[in-house]
Amino acid sequence: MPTQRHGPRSRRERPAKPALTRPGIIATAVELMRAEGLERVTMRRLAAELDTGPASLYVYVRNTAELHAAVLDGMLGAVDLTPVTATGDWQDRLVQVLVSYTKLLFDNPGLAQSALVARPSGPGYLNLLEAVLALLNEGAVPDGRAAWLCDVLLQFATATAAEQATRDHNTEAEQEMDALVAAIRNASAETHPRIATLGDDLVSGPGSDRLDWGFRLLINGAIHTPRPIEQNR
Amino acid sequence: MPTQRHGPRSRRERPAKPALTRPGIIATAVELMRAEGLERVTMRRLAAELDTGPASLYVYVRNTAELHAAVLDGMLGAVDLTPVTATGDWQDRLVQVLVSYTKLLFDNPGLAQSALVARPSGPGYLNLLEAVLALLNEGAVPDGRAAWLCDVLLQFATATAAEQATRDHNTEAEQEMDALVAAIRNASAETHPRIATLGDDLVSGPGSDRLDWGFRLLINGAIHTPRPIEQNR
DNA sequence: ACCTGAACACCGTTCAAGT
DNA sequence: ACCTGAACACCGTTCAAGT
Repeated sequence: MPTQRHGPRSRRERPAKPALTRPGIIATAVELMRAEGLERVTMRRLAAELDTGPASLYVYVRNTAELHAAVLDGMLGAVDLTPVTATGDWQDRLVQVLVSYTKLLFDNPGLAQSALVARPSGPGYLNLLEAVLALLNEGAVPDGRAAWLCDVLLQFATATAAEQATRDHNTEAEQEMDALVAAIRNASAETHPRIATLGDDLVSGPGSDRLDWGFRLLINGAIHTPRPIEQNR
Repeated sequence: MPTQRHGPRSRRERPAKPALTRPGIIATAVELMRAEGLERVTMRRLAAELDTGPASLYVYVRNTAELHAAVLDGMLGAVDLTPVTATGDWQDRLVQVLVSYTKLLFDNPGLAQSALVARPSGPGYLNLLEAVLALLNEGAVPDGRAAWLCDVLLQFATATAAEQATRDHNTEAEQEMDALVAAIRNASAETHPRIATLGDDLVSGPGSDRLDWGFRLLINGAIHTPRPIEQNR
């Protein structure tokens, strides 16, 4: 067996180029997103990080949307699920879990948006789903409603984060928000009496109050709203 | 008054190149979106349609997100607001308006997604907002809650459309849905007992039933959930 | 003030060809 | 089966220069 020749290192930064694997690719993508934000997690940028060409990634990843969904699932491990087994009011604990999920999305602008398009289906998402369902079960929410409600709860959290996320790190979106505020203030009392009456209240309030109220509204709503054909199973 | 000279047409397709104006640009963008979908409403594509270069558009439009918001606002005129002044249960009529809005977004994949990022603030949006607020007022929902609720209602409609829209015209998203369904079916009863129990119910049901239930849940929820510090005004 | 050409700095995805 | 180079067909946005 001939000894393998050890040439001088051609790459100083990445001395050993690891073989491509799906978990490895996604781990690198998560790193990249933490370092530079989701908007930099592109096929080309990621391929460069892995010392290869973009075409190579298509063996392991269907497309960019699927890649982003996998990245999100990888981050969902950071959601605090301890309230599930803690003591106290089940609604309060459910809100805690949901707030933790929402905060994660808040801190990672862009992730929330991609979550609305391509839902993750990995272990991170399943654990979060199970946690929400466990708390709804503890609260004796009928199974049929619980199944649909958990979807609405996570969707509300995701959509809220998607809206806020883009408004935070993005000057343009801020200006659009200002445009909406201005439009509401300028609304004529004759053509838009309700908007004129409510005024700033329409766009006011600290985000966390609105978020908390929203979660409690959803839970209360489900308790008071039977499904079209209620299956109690 | 000198007669205007009629030179030979230099451009057969677009005999008169109209001056650029913001309303004109947005009208062309709406046309383009109806013809080819929002994903084709790019600065470059739109500029080509207007016989100019992309740079010219930046005098009238801040960026692509703002353009898309303006397109959406232009389409909101098609939402059926007649239930506002009709007779019958106010909740049913509110749901009718919201379903009309949702359907509009359903038919125009991509528009919903952009609505979550850059909210419109034009006449179309204000009219829709006023309609929802008028019905909530008719239902005697306290002002403070109505102000926040209308946001949640429209957000729910928008997010639902954004999810479904991408799933419809997009084969990739379908496969991701399948991945989620498969993941839920394969969930172990030991690690994920609630998911295993509820099973297909988590992803089941005709979309319109879930949508209707969601709207009614939100309305009921608001009726039963005071704001953190309720201002009754 | 408005409009433009040209450039800068990127994208996703496919495919034939190699190993 | 996996990996690659190269290509195809696009993007958004800026800026100096013109009118």
